Amino acid sequence: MWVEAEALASQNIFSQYIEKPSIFRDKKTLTSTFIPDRIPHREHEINQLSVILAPILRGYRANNVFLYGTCGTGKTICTRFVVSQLMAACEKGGISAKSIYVNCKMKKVADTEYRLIAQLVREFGGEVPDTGLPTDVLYRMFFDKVDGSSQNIILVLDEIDALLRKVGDEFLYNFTRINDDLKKSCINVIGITNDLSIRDAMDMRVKSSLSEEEMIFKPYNAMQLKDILKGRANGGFVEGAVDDFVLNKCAAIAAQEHGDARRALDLLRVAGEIAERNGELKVGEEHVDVAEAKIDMDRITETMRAQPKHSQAVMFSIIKIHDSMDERGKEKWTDSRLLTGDVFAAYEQICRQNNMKCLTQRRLSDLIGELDMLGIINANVISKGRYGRTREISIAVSEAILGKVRSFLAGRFE
DNA sequence: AGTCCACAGGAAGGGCAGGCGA
DNA sequence: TCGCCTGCCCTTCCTGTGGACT
Repeated sequence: MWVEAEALASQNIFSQYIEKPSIFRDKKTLTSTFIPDRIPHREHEINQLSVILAPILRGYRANNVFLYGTCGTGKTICTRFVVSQLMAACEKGGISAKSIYVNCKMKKVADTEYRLIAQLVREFGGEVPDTGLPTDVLYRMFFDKVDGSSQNIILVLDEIDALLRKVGDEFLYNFTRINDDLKKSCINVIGITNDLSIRDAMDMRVKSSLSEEEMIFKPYNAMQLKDILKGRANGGFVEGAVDDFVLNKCAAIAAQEHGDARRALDLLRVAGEIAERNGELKVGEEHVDVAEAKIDMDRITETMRAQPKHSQAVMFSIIKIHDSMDERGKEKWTDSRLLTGDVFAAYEQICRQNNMKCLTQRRLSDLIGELDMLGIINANVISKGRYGRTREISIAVSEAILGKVRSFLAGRFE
């Protein structure tokens, strides 16, 4: 016993990890935030965007541009690539320019008008409290900072649809008007969105001045995805660690899900991590299968953990009804379907058992909508004729994932 | 054709916490 | 300290909805 302990003590617990050969060469290459030297199958879009932004190199303002396309179609990476090239060219040519990238979906950072402007002021070194200032004061601070910098500003607003849905398009109108008053600087806005329909929701004034140029990014097909993965795998894995059939599988899965390159990369990277943990020197198809399940499970369980208590209670009510429907052959409930009224009744019971103040049915309705948006449940509005209009709710995740969520929530509410 | 149900979902506003300037 | 500003979470009130029922 002592001998073993001594042996262990003489050896660092991580030495095994350090000594073991890794199948990764440079794992960063396999992340969606990495910007490679070449972006395959987006040459046309890159060219188009650089033509739009080129006037900046002559000190002029470029047209504002809106980029549309579903998740993982290369909008962000192409923008980052073009902007970084533009910045390098500006530096070389002695042109004063600054790029700012903001993800409008980032919680507590830029998900409201106030936070977005505050974040922009901070980009210029200004100090702004998290709350408390009137918005017009904030706009004035931003204006002064921008004009004082005497620069051509390239403002990239990623996932702008999230903010538009939340606060409306008034803030975009302010951005478009700000250029009229700036004397020494100008702002070029690049808006990126996953949602094409957001265009219709925008005010005409905003639409005409902000969408001076529009670009649509089409989803990748399986062959293109495989090409992208191949390029990344060459840099990310050691030679011989990934075979073509593994790339094919990752590409095929991602192609089925709207040609999402981000998803393909995640699958490949996580499959590599699983293979390495198993002490293997090659990624196999079975690792991709495990990776697929793991990515889904991690996403759902992490999302559920991050939800407020009442949202968790609503989810637990849904799971409880779902379970009892299975047990009792769907007899107990008013209908064979899981409806809002049933969820509210179960939720009230859980609140009572846990000494929680019950939220109203109106609020519960919103929470159900949020869980639907997160992809954890499906909630469709249906009409049951004279028995009213309600939501039909079903669980949208696999039994394995549901098991994890169930045990986490049971620990909180039972 | 009109009635009715059980909600959906929009609008308005309350209450709270946190921050600022006078 | 006080009034005013913000975001956030929530309630209350209200209108709208669509199909079964009468």
